Amino acid sequence: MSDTPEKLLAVAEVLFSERGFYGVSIAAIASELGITKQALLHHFKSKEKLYGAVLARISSDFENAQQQVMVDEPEPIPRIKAFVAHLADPSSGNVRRTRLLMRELLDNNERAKQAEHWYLKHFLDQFVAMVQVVPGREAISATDNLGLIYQWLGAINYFLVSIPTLTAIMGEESFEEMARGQGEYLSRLVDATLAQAHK
Amino acid sequence: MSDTPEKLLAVAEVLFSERGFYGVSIAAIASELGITKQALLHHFKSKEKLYGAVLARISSDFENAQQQVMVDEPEPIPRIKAFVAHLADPSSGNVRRTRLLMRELLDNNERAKQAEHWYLKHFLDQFVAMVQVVPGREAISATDNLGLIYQWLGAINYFLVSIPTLTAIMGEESFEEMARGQGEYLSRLVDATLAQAHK
DNA sequence: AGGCGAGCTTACCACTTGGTAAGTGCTGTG
DNA sequence: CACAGCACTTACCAAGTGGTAAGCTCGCCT
Repeated sequence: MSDTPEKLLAVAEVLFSERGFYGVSIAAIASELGITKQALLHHFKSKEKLYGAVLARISSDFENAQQQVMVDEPEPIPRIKAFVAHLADPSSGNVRRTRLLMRELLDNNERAKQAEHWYLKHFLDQFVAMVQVVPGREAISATDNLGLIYQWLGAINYFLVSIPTLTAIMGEESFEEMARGQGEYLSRLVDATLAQAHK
Repeated sequence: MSDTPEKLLAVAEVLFSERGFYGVSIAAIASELGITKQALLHHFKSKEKLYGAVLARISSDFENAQQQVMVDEPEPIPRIKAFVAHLADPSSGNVRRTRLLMRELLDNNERAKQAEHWYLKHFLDQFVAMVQVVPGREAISATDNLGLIYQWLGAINYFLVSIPTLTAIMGEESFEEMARGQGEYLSRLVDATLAQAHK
C-alpha cells in the first residue's frame, strides 16, 4: 500500500470537485483509494484538513502558472492573453479544478466564515498587477481593474463548469462548434474590455 | 399553522441557496419553518421533489421576467441591455437564486444524470432569440450567439456569487466602489461583444 | 536488544440522514 | 351522523456520518 500523499490528494480532488465537500464522505474517498477510512484520517487529521490540503495544492499550482507566464511573456497584453488562454483551457484537469473552486466560492462564506486569509487573494493581486502594467491602465484604480478581471474570470469559469450541461442539451457536435469559437471570443473580449479604458 | 406552500418554498430556497442540496437536511428546513420534518415530507413527498419545486418556481419567474422585457422594450439592443441589467441586479433575491442555480449547474450532471428535459433550456432559447433579432446578427448561428450569451451570463453570475467573498477581502467600501462600476462595465461588455459581429 | 514512531486495522461511538408506518384531530360533505 | 380526506404528530428505522481509542506490525535508530 502506502500511497503517496500526492495520490491521496489527487483522488480527493476528483471527488470533491464532482460532488462537493458535503457530497463526499471520507469513507467514499478512502474506498476509491482502496484503503480504510481510518487510514485516510491518519494522514489528514480531519475531513476539513484534507479538503484544505486539496485547496492549497490547487492554489499553489495556480500561482506557479502565473509566475511562469510572467517569465515567458514579457509584453503586457500578450501575457494577459496567454494567461487567460491558460485559465480557459478546457483540459479535464483544469475543468475539475475550476469546478472545485467555484464550489468553494459558493460555500466558503458558510464554512470558512472566520476567514483565515483567503487562499486566492495572492492570485488576484498578481492578476491585478498584470493588468496595471498595460499602457494606458497605470492610472486606473486596482478596484476598477479587478472589476475587469472579474468579467474575464466569470466568462472563463462559467463556461468551463457548464461544459457537461451544454454537451447534454446541445449534443456533442454542436457543443464542439461552440467550444471552438470560445477561445477566439475570449481573446476579443480581453481586447474589447481593455480598449474601453483608452477612451 | 398551515403555512402556504409559497412560504415553504421560500424558506427552502434560502437554505438550499446557502448550503446546497446535500448541505441542508429536510429536518433543518422544517425546523426553520417551525414544523416537523414529517409535516414537510407530507407536502413534498421527498427531498428531491421539494428541491425540484424550488427550481421550478425559479425558472418560471425567470421566464416571466423575460416575457416582461419583451413587452416593455421593443428595440432589440435596449431590450437586451435591460434584461442583462435585470439579471445582474444585486438585490438579495437575485443573488440568492443565482447561487442556487450555480450550485445546480455544478451538481446536475451528478444528480439529474438521466436529465429530464432541462429546466433552463427554454430560458436560453428565448435569450438566443433576443440576440438573433439584433440587426447584423440574423445570419449568425444560434451556437455562436449562445457563446456570446455565455460570456454575459458568466460575467454576471460569477460576480453575483462572489459578492460575499469580495466584500470580505476588499472591505465594504472598496467593494461598493467596484459594484458601482460593474453595471456600466456590463453595458459596455454587451456593446463590445455585439459590435464584434458587425465587422 | 529495546524502544519508537509511522502506517495501518478493528471496534466502537453518538449523532444525523431520508424515509416509512400508523395513528390523531379537524373540517367539510353526503 | 358517518365518513372521507387533509394536515399533521409520534414512533421508529436502517444506513451512513465524522471521529476516537486502542492495538498491531514493520523498519529504523541507538
